[in-house]
Amino acid sequence: MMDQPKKQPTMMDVARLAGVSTMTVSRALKPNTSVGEKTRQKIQDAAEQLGYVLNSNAASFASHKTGFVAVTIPSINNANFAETLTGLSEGLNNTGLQILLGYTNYSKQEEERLIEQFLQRRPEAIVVTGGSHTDRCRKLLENSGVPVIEMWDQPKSPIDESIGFSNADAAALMVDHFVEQGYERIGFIGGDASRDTRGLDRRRGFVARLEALGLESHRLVSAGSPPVTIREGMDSLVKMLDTWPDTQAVMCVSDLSAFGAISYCIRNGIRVPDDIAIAGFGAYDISEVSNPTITTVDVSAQAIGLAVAQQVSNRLSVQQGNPVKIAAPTILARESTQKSVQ
Amino acid sequence: MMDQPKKQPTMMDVARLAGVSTMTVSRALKPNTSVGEKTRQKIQDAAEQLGYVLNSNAASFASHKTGFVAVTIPSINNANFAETLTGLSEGLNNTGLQILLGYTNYSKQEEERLIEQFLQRRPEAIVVTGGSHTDRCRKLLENSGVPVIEMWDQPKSPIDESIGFSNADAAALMVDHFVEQGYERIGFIGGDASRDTRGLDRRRGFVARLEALGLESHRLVSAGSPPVTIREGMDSLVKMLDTWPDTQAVMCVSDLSAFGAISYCIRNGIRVPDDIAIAGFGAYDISEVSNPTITTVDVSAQAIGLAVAQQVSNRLSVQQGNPVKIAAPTILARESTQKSVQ
DNA sequence: TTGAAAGCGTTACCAA
DNA sequence: TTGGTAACGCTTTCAA
Repeated sequence: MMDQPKKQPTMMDVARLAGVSTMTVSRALKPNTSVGEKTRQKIQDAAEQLGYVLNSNAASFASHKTGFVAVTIPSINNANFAETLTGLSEGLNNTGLQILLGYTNYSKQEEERLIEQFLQRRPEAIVVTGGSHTDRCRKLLENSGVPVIEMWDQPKSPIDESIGFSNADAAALMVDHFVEQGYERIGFIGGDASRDTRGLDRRRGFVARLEALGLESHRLVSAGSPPVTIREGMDSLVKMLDTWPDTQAVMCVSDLSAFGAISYCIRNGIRVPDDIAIAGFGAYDISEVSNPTITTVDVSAQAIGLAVAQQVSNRLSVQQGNPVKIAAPTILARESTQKSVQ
Repeated sequence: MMDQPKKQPTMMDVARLAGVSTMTVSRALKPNTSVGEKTRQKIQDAAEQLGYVLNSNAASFASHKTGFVAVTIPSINNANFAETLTGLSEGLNNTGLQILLGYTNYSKQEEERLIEQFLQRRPEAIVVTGGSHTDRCRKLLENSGVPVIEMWDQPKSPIDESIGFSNADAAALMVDHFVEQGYERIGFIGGDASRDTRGLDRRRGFVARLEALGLESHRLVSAGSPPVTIREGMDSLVKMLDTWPDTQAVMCVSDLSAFGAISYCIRNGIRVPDDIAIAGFGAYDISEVSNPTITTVDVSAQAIGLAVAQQVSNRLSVQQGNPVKIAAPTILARESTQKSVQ
């Protein structure tokens, strides 16, 4: 399988066999081009016979159109980002655009490295996660000469365009939900590590909202660097209860850590939400099926991907499209925070 | 940001500014090339000054080396495949190889379409999931002229090379585990849909092992097309208990459906494993943290990705490497099937 | 509707 | 260590 004896056929071979010029072959292999019906058939037969496969590398080179969309996300192994990628991928289907995927492992340095690498491939658009980059990376993106979309965030001064939501505002929603449910001594787990920019934003928004409402805002527990795991959720809850045993409600930086926190409670006879209410973020599958089900913030991860795809298509005029909108984050109120419905 | 006034500089611009030929520039920008120290510095300065970015598209074209590795997986939104992809991606880091990712949505037709598309990009290696393809797809892969690796399976006649495990054998392990625990009336959920080739293999191996041991092997419940969800796990268990109420143990085609089945039990007062034992497949995170924890089959998803990356590197001589091995699947015996440890 | 010629930006190859 | 020249396989552009 490894080596093939003779080289692969080129357009010239097809042209020769079909008795036409390479230009005609080039046209015949693309839709919406003016080529005689007979000629086209002749060419397709010749191509088939030779087992010809278009070299889109050469095509890109000649046309200055690579059909690449560079995309960086923090991690593939995270349901939220996987959903966004799924949406992006589906949305780009049938546009002829190909994603160049890189994952940053939540590191801005790594993002910079990836962008630098991707730029060499001459992508026609660049999609990055978040609005926080190294200076050099920002400069590279600004000078790229192609559309740049920052997703999963709403930066104050976007590089070019952003499709996402304010993590701070989204977390503030949960404060309101807690208050509505009658909780007052409220804590937050995670969002401490400098690498976790979105987590940081969430905690910041959470604290700001607590302060705005005149509530205590010091019940903050570190959960370490992203990705924050289920185990870290457990450990953090222990710390929370050790330090502030009278805490009534806790928001975790993600559903995974919330699930961990709840698991700890269940296994140790602490009732959720009767003894303590626990909420998450991200509307992961697990929030819907854990016992109790977990109150969370739905950020429509897949819709973000679809919207980005749509907007990329618009910008590249690959296809027409309506102005792109995504739904604002919403609270999914479930068992883990609502005594009444329990 | 969208349009840049002047064209991007080329190697010729750099060469001119540095007072050398393009060939020297080409060499100076790559490691391990014989270029004078002063010359190299001069060139790097010139490149920096012009903001030159290598056009690796043109480079690919000229050198016939694209640096692409085409990869198809059924779904990104599946922890197992995401892990494999993570391993693959990490393993390919620093090789200069770039993954072209496509997901088939568990469809062989879609796989064929993707492969056809990828072939145009002239990848240097192709990685596909599973050993079952359309005839045309198989032919395309055979004629690709590059290394082809089928992962997550052990096909009888691989196209080129395979890195994975036998899904049938892996499932058979669970029969043995059940029997060791004293269960005799054993069922299987999922693996029914023709699209789910790996699920099918698992069920087949499961049934074969039951028969080999002289046990009943008719307790099979459909769970629908992949991806099999938590909800489908719940529904399938209901069917299982309706049809064969005396079932003692059930293996689900994946941990997700196992979790669903267990959730149904917990919420309906059926004790796991005291009333019924339930096992999954895949060693998803959830199997470790659900309550009870779920007995599952660990297939080292990430290790598969790493091994594939290693083997791709070997085949392309990007770097030296030891012969590639992955661990055989193993049973992770946990609470959901073991009365004794409960 | 078709064709001819001129690139596209880099690397391979050989020579100096 | 460096440079000159010829590809690489398409598409663009203009002309027929």
